[in-house]
Amino acid sequence: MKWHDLNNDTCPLARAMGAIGDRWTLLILRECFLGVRRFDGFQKRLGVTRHLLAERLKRLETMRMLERRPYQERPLRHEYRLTASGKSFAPVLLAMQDWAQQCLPSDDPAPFTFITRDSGAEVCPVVTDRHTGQELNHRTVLMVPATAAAAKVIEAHRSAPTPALQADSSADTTTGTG
Amino acid sequence: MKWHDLNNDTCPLARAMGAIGDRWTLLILRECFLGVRRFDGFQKRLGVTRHLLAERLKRLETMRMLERRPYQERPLRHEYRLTASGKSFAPVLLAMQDWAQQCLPSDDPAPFTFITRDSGAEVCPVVTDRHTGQELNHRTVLMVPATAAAAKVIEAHRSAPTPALQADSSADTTTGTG
DNA sequence: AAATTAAGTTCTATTTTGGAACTCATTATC
DNA sequence: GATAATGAGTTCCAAAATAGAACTTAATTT
Repeated sequence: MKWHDLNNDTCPLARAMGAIGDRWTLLILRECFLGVRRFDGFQKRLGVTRHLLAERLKRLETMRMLERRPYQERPLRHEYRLTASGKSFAPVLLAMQDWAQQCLPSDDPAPFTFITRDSGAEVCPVVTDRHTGQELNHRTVLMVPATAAAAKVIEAHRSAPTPALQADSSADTTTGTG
Repeated sequence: MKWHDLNNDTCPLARAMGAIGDRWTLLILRECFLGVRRFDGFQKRLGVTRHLLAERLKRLETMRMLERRPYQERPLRHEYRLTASGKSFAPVLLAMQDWAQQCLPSDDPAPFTFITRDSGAEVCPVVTDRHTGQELNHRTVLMVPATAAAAKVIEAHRSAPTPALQADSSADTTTGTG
């Protein structure tokens, strides 16, 4: 399998890794959230080679996470700004920072934090269910093949045992729309 | 900068990319959450080369996200299981899957979903603040250098304007006003 | 005895990345 | 008016990582 192929994978997580599955892309996004917009700003702060930076910025633009827009003419210069897609990556950064601080600890304090825009208080991120408010983690949530999920829903509707769940979970791609 | 150096970066997000900033590691974790435990299980489902898979599993073990434990003797065979650290990565997967489904859409439906263990209902993940319940996203949250965050806290305590915030933000990181 | 299963390891070829120097248009400095 | 300096890249080569396939080892099944 090749790098590029991930972008067309049916699994959203695989596509996410097609987008940010390298050493630099997520760090470029981090800098965007910190307010950096220009090529040399990214380059100096990250220490990434200009070569790769140019390539990664181009990719982020292709993926519509960043947009390149002129900030001056004569000579023409562009800056990079987060698009709506780019901005909506913020919750992933929050979850990831929280996880890394707990599970990949460091002697040094984090150089950045997230604060609320209204109160300025440091946030304490937790993933919850939008509808029930329940905290979502490994204890409360199960990851299942889509077919099994559909079967679960059917089961819940009928409130009677269906053989669908135990049926055949041996094959690797049983994509059936329930 | 080298691959390995990220693991000791002071930034948690950089360390996170040291952990999962490649094409395969996160997909291996995905398979773990789906119940896969054995070398050949990962290999067949992901299509990753055995060489890389062995290397990545070793790394995940070193990072204490997976643990290798014997499941039979004669011949001795091991399986890989999520540790507490590995399990606590679940919220990141939830946030990432949600983001990718919205921002990297596909013609095909996702092959996996997350359901609650109690009701079996599909979850709708949203990152919130543990204390206030407020939804955390680009509109409600600001990413700031740790010093600026400290200044904000001091400011909030005194409820009087301090020069600390405007002090040395002359670089290209113009931490926005309000 | 030969094939199969399971979990790797070893080898070479290809792709990606790192590091440095170079370009090009304009503006600032001597 | 020549000489930096700035900003955003591009080009080139060396080093590292990844892909693909074959090989190993120990036991089990046919």
